[in-house]
Amino acid sequence: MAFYTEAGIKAVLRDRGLRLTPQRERILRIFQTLPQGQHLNAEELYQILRRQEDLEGGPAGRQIGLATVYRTVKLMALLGILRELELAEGHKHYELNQPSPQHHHHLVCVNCHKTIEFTNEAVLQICRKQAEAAQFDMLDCQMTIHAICPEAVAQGWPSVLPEDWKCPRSGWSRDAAEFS
Amino acid sequence: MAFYTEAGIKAVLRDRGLRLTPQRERILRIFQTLPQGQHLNAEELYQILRRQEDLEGGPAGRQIGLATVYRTVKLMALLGILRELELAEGHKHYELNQPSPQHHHHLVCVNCHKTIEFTNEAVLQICRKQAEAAQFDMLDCQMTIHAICPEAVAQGWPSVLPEDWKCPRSGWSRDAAEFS
DNA sequence: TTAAGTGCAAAAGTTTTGCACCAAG
DNA sequence: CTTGGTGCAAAACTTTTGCACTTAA
Repeated sequence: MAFYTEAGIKAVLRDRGLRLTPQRERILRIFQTLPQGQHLNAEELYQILRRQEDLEGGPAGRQIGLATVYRTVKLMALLGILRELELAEGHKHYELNQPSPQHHHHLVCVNCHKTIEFTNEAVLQICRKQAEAAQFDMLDCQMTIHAICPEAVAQGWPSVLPEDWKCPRSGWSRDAAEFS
Repeated sequence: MAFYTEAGIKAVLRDRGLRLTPQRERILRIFQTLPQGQHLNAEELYQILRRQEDLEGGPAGRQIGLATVYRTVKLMALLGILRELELAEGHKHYELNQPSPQHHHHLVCVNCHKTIEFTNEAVLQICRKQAEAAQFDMLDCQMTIHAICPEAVAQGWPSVLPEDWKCPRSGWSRDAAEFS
């Protein structure tokens, strides 16, 4: 798997003839200081960057565009620096692609989107072996379990889930947006 | 995991007070006869349905709307009848959620999207255990490996991938659309 | 009979792109 | 200098929704 140190990232970019711009550095730093287990979508990331700008120097030229945010996370994911997560909310989430002790997987409720993380060494081994067998260069491997949380089951899912019933855990994962 | 037989599907729908309409039956049948290893997105599924209509009876009322296609696959995925796959093409793909010998995972090139399937019993066991530990009711579990195919590596990825270079495997997964 | 489902078209989102300007290496 | 990157706004897509009409059970 492609895990990068601070210096490693610069090297990869340089080798490809890509540049380490202030925008890319700022975005990387945000992911590096993001609490374990949190992930951001492009819009959330954009908002965090804007808030930083407001604090730092007022509306003085240090702005970043939403398009740049999209371009950057996509690039980083392609290089294996970020992981692109699909947790079924209609948009992609990103997080740093970390090595073994931090590397994790997701169990997600398809109803309220509550997400539980878990680690498993065996999974990483299996992935490595599969990629190797196909002679692919592995960037990331994710195990995603789609499930129904106990709260919804208690409500009688799948037969009797009141259409207006709101899982008490709803909005759980969106709290990640509170980060700044 | 929620695996359904033909009769099981009807039962689940009935228990929820949902109906088995001709549209839903047609869509289910398409997935049931889809060659192993193929998956469809909403638009592809819609086109297949349209083609069937053209063959069968001309433009005589047996049309299906794109919105219905979206509504149906989403419902089926929520019930665990279909699996929702995110293979990084900007839209979701669907396939039948099958039990053990057919249940599989994906190794996908983030560059050309070539997808290789593989099975692994251990993975299913690990998923089951995780879901159980959290008291979640598992619908599906997928392992997805993001990687770079040998063809791209041979071209010098990541340092020197000509921007206009087209992986010979490009379009590979889109061939699934040829199904009818 | 009646609540769920459908088709159509409009709307809502998310993500991408064209282009002129800027700046990292 | 040269070429990659950026911001902005427009465009492109995928997916969802409102609504009147059907229809499965």
